[in-house]
Amino acid sequence: MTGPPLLHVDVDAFFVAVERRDDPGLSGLPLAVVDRVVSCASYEAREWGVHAGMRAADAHRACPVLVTVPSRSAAYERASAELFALLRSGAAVEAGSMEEAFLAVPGLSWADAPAAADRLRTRIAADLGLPVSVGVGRTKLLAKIAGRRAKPNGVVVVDPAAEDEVRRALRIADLWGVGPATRDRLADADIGTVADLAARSLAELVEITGTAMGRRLYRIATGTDDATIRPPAPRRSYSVSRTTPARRTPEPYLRELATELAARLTAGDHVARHVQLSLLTPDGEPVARTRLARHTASADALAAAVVELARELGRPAARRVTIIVSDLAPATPAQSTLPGL
DNA sequence: TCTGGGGTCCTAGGACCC
DNA sequence: TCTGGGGTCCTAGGACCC
Repeated sequence: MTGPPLLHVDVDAFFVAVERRDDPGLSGLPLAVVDRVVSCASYEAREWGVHAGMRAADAHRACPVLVTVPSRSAAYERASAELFALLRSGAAVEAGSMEEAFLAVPGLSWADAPAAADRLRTRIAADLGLPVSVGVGRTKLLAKIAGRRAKPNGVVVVDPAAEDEVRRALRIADLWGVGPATRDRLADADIGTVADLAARSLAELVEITGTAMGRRLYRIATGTDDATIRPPAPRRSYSVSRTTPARRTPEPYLRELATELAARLTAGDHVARHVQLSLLTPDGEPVARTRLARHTASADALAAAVVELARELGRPAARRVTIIVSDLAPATPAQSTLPGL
């Protein structure tokens, strides 16, 4: 009972690809898109050790010939919209991120999958000018792992006949959704690969990693992990997060951030009821306080709530400030017009 | 491992209700 | 008032992703 092939499409070095499409003079150069740190490095730059998250100064030190351009989020949003419009024209699509998607192509057979994946790759390059890699597998995990192996600019298929062997050989560190904390717990139990996982019972995995994670790992081990393409989920929150140079949380600064969030809420036609203020103390300790109130997108109301939360926390010095608004509702709810009224 | 910024989801404990 | 059990909601914090 082999399921149909799923495709995983991922743009290679997405921000860099968009910059090069808009300015071909940047092609072939070691290039980095820089926000406050490196947010995307070209493959040429990666060979010098430049990677996402690196401070710009460190990146230049690692690669003296590095070319940097500032981040242009609006351009990436547009490119993402173009990509998804193309993908949705021929498949059921689940977004993984703005540059990455899982696809189920109606009627696609395993025999045809490699050629179809390559045609898709070629078409995205021709129509959108974006280099992508495509992975094919029976589950989302397998398709994603195939896609990673296809980078850059290639196609890799995990054939169902070879699937068990591929899966069992996967290291825990390769698994999507398993980070350092879970990896350490598993390592303590002498579990380093999927084959090791498969030697354990569901109860043991739940004992080691908790209910939800244990169940996920068990499904991966038994090849019964997620193969469903889901419709887009509605947004659940907006957040703004800023490292504070002064290591303080003065009220005007909090009001500024709240105003920024309010503008985004309004642009998204949302109101929020839940406000959370999180601070990272100079020691790196996270502290948070939340408040439930009436739905709002008002900058004044959000600012007042955030300032009040900071007061409750005792206005500690902070290395980093994060404000999250959630519990969203539409700003302009559809009128429930009752017949006859 | 952290660096930065924007997200999602899970867990554990307490409050409260039946 | 306490005993027991179960459910839901809320809060703080953890883990993970790109």
